[in-house]
Amino acid sequence: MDLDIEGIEAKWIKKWEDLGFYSYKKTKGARYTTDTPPPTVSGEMHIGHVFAYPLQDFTARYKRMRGYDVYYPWGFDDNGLPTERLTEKTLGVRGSDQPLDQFREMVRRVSKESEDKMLRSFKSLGISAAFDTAYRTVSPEVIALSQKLFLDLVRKGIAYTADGPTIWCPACRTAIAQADLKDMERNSDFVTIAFSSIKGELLIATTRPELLGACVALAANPGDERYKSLFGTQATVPLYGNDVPIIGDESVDMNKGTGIEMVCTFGDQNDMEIWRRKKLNTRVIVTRNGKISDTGILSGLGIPEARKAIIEKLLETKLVKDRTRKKQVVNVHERCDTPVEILVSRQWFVHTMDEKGRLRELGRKIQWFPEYMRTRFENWIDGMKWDWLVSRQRFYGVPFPVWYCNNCGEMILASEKDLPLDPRAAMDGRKCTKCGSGSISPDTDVMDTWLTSSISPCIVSRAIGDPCDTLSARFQGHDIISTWAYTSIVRALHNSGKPPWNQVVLNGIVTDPLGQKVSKSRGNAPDLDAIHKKYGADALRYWSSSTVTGEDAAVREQDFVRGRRLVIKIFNASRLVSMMSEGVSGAAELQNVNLPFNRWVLSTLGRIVSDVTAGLEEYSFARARSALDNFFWNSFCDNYLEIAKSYRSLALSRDENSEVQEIASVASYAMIQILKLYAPFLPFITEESYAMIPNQNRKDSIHLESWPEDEFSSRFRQDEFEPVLEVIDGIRAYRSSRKPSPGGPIESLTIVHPKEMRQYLPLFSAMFKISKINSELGETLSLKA
RNA sequence: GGGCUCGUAGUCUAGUGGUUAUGAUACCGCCCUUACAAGGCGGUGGUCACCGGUUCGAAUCCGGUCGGGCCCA
Repeated sequence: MDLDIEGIEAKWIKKWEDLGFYSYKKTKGARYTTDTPPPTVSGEMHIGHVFAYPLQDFTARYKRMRGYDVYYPWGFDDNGLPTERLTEKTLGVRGSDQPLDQFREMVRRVSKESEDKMLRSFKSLGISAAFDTAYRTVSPEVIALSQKLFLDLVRKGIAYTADGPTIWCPACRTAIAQADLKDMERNSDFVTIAFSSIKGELLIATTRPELLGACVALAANPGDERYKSLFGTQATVPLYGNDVPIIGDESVDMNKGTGIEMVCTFGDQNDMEIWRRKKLNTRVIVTRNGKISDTGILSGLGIPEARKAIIEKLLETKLVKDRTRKKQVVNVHERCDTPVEILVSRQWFVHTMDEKGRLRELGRKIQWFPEYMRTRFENWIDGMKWDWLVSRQRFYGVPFPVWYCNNCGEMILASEKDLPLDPRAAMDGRKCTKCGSGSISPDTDVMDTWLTSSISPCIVSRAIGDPCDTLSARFQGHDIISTWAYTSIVRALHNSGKPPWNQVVLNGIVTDPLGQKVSKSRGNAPDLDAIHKKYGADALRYWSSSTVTGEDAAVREQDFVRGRRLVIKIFNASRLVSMMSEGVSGAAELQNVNLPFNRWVLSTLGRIVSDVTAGLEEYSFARARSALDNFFWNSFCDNYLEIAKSYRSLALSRDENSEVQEIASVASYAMIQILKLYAPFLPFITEESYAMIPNQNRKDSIHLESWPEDEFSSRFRQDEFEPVLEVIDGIRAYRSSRKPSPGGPIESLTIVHPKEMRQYLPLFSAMFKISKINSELGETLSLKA
């Protein structure tokens, strides 16, 4: 029979909606609360979502069955740069060319459409979040909360503005944070340029000749004998003709290039640090949109063009002494791959550099799964070089609710009752709180999206009227430890001093079979709709549950194949069990269980219940599920059901009604327990099968059932039946080895075994169609014709 | 260069000191046995990356080498 997986999924998604599964009902039970990564509104669900979100759903479904009052929230991140980009792409417009109000309206429309589509996709995966309390990071409530908590930081002196060098993306035309950077390897021209000094030519090697006009010093290592005598003197910058000091600084590597380098404002982080230490002049020639603005030599050129142009000019004047290609790692903006610059601007920061110790401490109060991910968190803290830069020079995002007095310079904070607000739109009648001047200017920046994401524990608590307190767990990818986990911990530190959650569960990223990160731009992203259609949502979830916690997951078709096979197997086993239970009262009380194979299966099942439970408790989904797979497939289907089926025919033919009844009870009880254990992983097929098996205590949904307990592993011994299984395996092997025709009935067989097997001879005979069967006692198992 | 992590049949994977190393997939043989051929049974396939050490005993612990991945310089 063909299984209509699509039909089954549609039916139960509807039913779950009717039963109110997607809304949160606060009960008095023990709480299990999480925040949920609000998917970035990017258009569509992708394979990374299919991998990561089920992990949290397994836990939510499991904890509900354990009786916890689970709040599994939902949200969409439709705030900030990624949404702007989606809108620009979808509508073919540029945000900078549109009137602000109109552009915001476009973004709202595009993101709403995209969210509706994504929501359907997540439901189709069987995600059981409280969609009815879903928040959007651009909603007035979230913006108000974000602004309120930001103003708290300002009042506490934790958020501050400063004028100074910051990391800048020339393509996005905004300042960005250290966490927004990634490394990229590229080949660069390593050019050696001749400067002139009192001792003649000074050779400087650089990968950034276009910054010649920003040169404010030459620096060599203080211990470098070649240059020691020049310290304190001046050198002349070629082409530009200005003089810069020659200084000593420990950070300069004597072995790199010629051992003496030019310090620019700002070639890189190291330049900036020397600049700061030695209090050098500031000469910034890169503009905010990535063009050069110097004394005229390169003015108006973009950075790559400027680099070419200056090399040509230097070649013309014979000032290039050497030129080689060199592999170089540069910092780029992770969203657009543009190499970043360091520019001077006024920005908002949150203090983090002076909180490293307390952040590390807070991280230690959280249980990390897997444990070693905590080390990544600590490495990030140790490597932190900047306070957290939280302002962005973009259009769409949460505004800073502050104004500045043009007269006295005072910063004016919005009052809480007016939130949310855009300071540009709330100017009317506003006066400086210090000098009373009516001449004030709004802050025009928007917040870094992480500034809002970092308070997600508070956002979700607010949705159900809770105070912002420590949640049970956070589920997220290990690739955003240095952003989401880190910034959330920073906020929790400043809010309450308590950890945002007790546990953090990390998942890996999705790769193709070759280990390459899956992404649209690489073209290796699989067609989700096609996979879903072919294998079904349960099979997708099965794949998700197959990976070790924290490890990356490769997309391999064979994992979906296995998932789908399991789904079909579960359905068929349930069908058989329901047929065996027909006409009898089904899962009754299991007070008296006499048949040895029934006692064995119950006892083994009991042990598996403990294994699966232990696995789920430590978020080892793969471990939990594969213990269950082994039991279900090998013990339950291949042995128990085969035995029960054959024995049942014998019992029926002998009119042994109590035995038939016992088999029906045990088989349906065990099958239901198995379905419950699978329910968090495979919500659709377990629901479908559950509805099929006779059960006097059936609930509206298997997902409303309580989690199985081990009731039998100590009541019955599982080893009392194992010798019989050994014989069954033996007969199968024997039959298989018979020549020329392994199949078909066996004429006669004598079983030699240390244990008495006489009582099982009719069973063996029925299972394997053996005409004449005998048994003898002997040292080890052997079979003879 | 530093930190973390991984290296087990063609591929993926279990296994943190104790018989003959787990399972999946692929492959081969047989079987359409009244739940399931999207199934069942049987089989081939591994110097557990390499070298050394600790131990009665090492895939497992320690040190080193080589190779991948991630993060940070």
